[in-house]
Amino acid sequence: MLLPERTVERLSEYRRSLLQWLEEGKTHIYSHELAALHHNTAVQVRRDIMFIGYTSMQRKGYDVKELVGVIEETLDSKKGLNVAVIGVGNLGKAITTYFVGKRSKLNIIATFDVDTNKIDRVMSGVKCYPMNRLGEIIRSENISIAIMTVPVDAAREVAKQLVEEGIRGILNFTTAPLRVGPDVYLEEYDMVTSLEKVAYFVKMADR
Amino acid sequence: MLLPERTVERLSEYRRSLLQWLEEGKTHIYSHELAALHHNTAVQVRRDIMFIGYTSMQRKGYDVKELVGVIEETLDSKKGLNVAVIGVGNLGKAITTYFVGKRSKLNIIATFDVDTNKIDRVMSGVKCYPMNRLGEIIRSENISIAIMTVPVDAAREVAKQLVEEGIRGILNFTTAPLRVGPDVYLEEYDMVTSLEKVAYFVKMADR
DNA sequence: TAGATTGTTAATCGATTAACAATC
DNA sequence: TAGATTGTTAATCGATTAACAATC
Repeated sequence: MLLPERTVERLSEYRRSLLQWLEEGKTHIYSHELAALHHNTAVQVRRDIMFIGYTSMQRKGYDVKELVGVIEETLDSKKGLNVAVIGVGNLGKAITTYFVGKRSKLNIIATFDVDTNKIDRVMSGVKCYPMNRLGEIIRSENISIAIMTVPVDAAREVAKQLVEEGIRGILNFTTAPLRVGPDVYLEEYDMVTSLEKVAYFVKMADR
Repeated sequence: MLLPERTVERLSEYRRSLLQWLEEGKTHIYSHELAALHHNTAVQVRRDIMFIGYTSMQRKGYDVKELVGVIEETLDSKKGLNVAVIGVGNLGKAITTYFVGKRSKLNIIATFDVDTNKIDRVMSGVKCYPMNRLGEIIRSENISIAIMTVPVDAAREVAKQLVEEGIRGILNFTTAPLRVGPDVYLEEYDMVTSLEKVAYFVKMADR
């Protein structure tokens, strides 16, 4: 009943390409066309689409609007989900300004920081709250997802608080590996590791 | 001869934990201890270490200093690699300031932008160059890796230029899927997809 | 019809985990 | 020695790709 992780990722990517495709005035798309827009094969695309149970009526490719609709039903929550950014440093700012304005079912509606200079400031229309109001605001604003962009030393403690306050999903940009309970979904992204990985394969390509 | 991708990633993460471990004055570490610091099992750790051909002398766990040494030999290039950040928006700034100062074999030594206001500015000790000097600087500064933080519409064109100018690896933070030749290593990270993935699994956990 | 395309099962590939002999 | 730990092969799991019948 749960889609494979990689399929979820690709569906999110397909959606963007499909919306683009629509804007260009095209109504249908073949699996090999969608595949060509990504690092992907036509079979992979068809299999992903099979997973969400959409079938094209004709052999004229997929109806883009319908397909986008099914992807939305699959990925999005009816009412959308509210998101908070914890830690308003450079990265936190970048992410907040990046997401705000994107029409989406995911709304960044609060940021948090310990720095008293930042508190109560409004950035891209999003207000910054002090960390000690975390639980209160999570509940009053019905926030279910947190993006963590705090300094690495604070990461564990912040994650602990988030879990205690009932957050449901965490996207962790710090390099601290976190441990959360089974009812919190955790996704980690480690910039340093990504770059070191690129460096390794560049180095190895030299022989 | 080439390590599995996931092993490379974990080695990068292990290294950080191990350096931390050293700072705490501990000289040895058991596979299950290292595993506990990550989302990991002792078997996985031992297998990863097997790949890089390190074996502990005693059954007193791994000698941390030696292990770090072997990981460094494996991941790092002797002389280090030079890195450029393309696009000095919020995210580009965040990444640049984040990496500069970290003692590492990966040196960010230039940024590039089209905005004439940014050109020649020095940020965290790194100078910003205009895009039309890309090839020149890549060659003169011997830059082999590029981090792309440009607006999505510019992504394809910038990637094309980078490849033409001989860049060897690209870390792409834009949401545009890129296509590069077989001799350029490409790693993509898509923030939007990551967040949508978290949202999907949070939503699905609700039933 | 012939050719292009889809939907789906079976085979393959890559990575993780289980099992276990060897070592201290 | 008994118990803890390692190194490594074999089994399993998850995801991708190949194969192909069905459809227009």
